[in-house]
Amino acid sequence: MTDENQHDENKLIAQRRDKLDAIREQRVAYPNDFDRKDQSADLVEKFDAKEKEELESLAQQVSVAGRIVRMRGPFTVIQDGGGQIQLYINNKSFSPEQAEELKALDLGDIIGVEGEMFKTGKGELTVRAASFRLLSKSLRPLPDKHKGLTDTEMRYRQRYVDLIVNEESRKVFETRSRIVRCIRNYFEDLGYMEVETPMMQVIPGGATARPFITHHNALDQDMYLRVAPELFLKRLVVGGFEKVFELNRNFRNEGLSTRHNPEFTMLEFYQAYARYEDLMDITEELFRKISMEVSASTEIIYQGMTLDFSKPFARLSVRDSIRQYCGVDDEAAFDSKETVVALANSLDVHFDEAWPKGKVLMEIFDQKVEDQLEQATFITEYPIEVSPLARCNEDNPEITDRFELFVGGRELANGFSELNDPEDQAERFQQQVEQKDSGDNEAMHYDEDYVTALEYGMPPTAGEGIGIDRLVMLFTDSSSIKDVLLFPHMRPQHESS
RNA sequence: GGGGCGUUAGCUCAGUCGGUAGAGCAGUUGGCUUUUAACCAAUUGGUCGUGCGUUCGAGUCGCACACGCCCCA
Repeated sequence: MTDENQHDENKLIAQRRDKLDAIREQRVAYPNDFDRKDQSADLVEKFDAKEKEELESLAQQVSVAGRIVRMRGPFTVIQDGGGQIQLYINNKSFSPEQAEELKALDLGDIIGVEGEMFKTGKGELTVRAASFRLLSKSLRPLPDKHKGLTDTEMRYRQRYVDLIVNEESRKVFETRSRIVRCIRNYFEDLGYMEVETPMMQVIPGGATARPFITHHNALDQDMYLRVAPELFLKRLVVGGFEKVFELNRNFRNEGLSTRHNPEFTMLEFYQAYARYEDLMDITEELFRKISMEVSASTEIIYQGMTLDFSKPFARLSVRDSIRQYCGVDDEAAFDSKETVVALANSLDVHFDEAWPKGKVLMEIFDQKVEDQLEQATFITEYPIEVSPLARCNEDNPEITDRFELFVGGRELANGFSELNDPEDQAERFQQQVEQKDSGDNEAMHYDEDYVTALEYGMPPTAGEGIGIDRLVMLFTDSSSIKDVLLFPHMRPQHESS
């Protein structure tokens, strides 16, 4: 690998390596003693508004450091953590040796500069370099200075390069960080406690999804990467932590797409003595807060759609949403499996005849309604067949006290009043095991300890999960999950031979 | 899993009907030195994703594969 790389190395890299060799002969090539005192963003904030003459009279001494991103004759622009600032480095004001070093600087090098603030004839805030030092030689040329790095594959595989040259990309991840902080603050303000529960589990549970399997050598035991933290968080509610949340990674062994990465981030929160309706209120408020944080408005634009979070979100049952969005007038269409199957056929929905009524109903929703739910909409009254952990509705045993939130045609949240009846839970696990035995590798395992926990008594509780990656996609107007993951999963580029 | 599109210099992209590979930026050399996609002159740089095939001749046509993007399931 190393040998091959050295042979493959192109001329541009070889030239820079020669420059580095020359530096090594004279001094420490990667010094660590430059005292950076100022950052570009602070300097712009403090001095950009000042007039040329005023700034000159201040004779403000600064020391800045960063990566060279532009060179225009004696003008060099460096980029640091918060922005960019122009330097004026005139080779005529340095010794011949230093002038040579200056000439050897390349785009991408990281330098430190000390000097005085001033404004150029064109009014650009600039540091007049009294001294400069190369702090870290860049051996690889940067992408085109105007077009940046546009190749999506390289942007994902070499995110560090993307982040150097594409400001929009940096902004997406800064926004992501702000959203996550906003969520943490919100739940802490509501009196929630943040917790961490196992990611490596002996019995994976909490969602119908295929897990990754790994192995613990010392215990000689297979373990699973979690598909959800749900069952552990509810154990904590049993233990007396009445408001808990976890914001962390889940792992699901399924295909990749613009909406799926094998590892993804999920917020789950549980509150004792709450109902699913309470969670809908909490969720609405959270979306407004995030929207204000990100765009200083309750309105955002996602893929051309203007989404407004200011008004109360629409709340519709699965049935009513199908009636409304598919133009179904006949109430009797939902009465029995036969009528629902007929409805699916009439709407040209593909499904499996063996499925129970509720699953066919949800297939109609998935194929015909979901895409159309642009403005934030809570869908309620989910069939029991597709909700193995949700509390059954007291008035209608076919449905559960559950909702999902859709925004921009996509599912963003799933919440429900929790099933806390241990005997009911045991039966539902048993059904999942039967499905697993008959070949469904997404079905849940039987978690005996979880049933035991419920047997100690879990207070009436409501819980919800929100997919953070999709949420960030929404608020950063990103069409692919890979755009909001710093290091999305990619297939290996080359076959190892 | 199926279909479509893409892969050419470090980056961004052209490449006509099959006839020995082009530009801009970056780089190199020199000039200029309060510029703004800085400018002027000269100049280097290619496994055309990989493999097989058709052909006198393939970046270009065909087949297979790899990776990516989009759509569908």
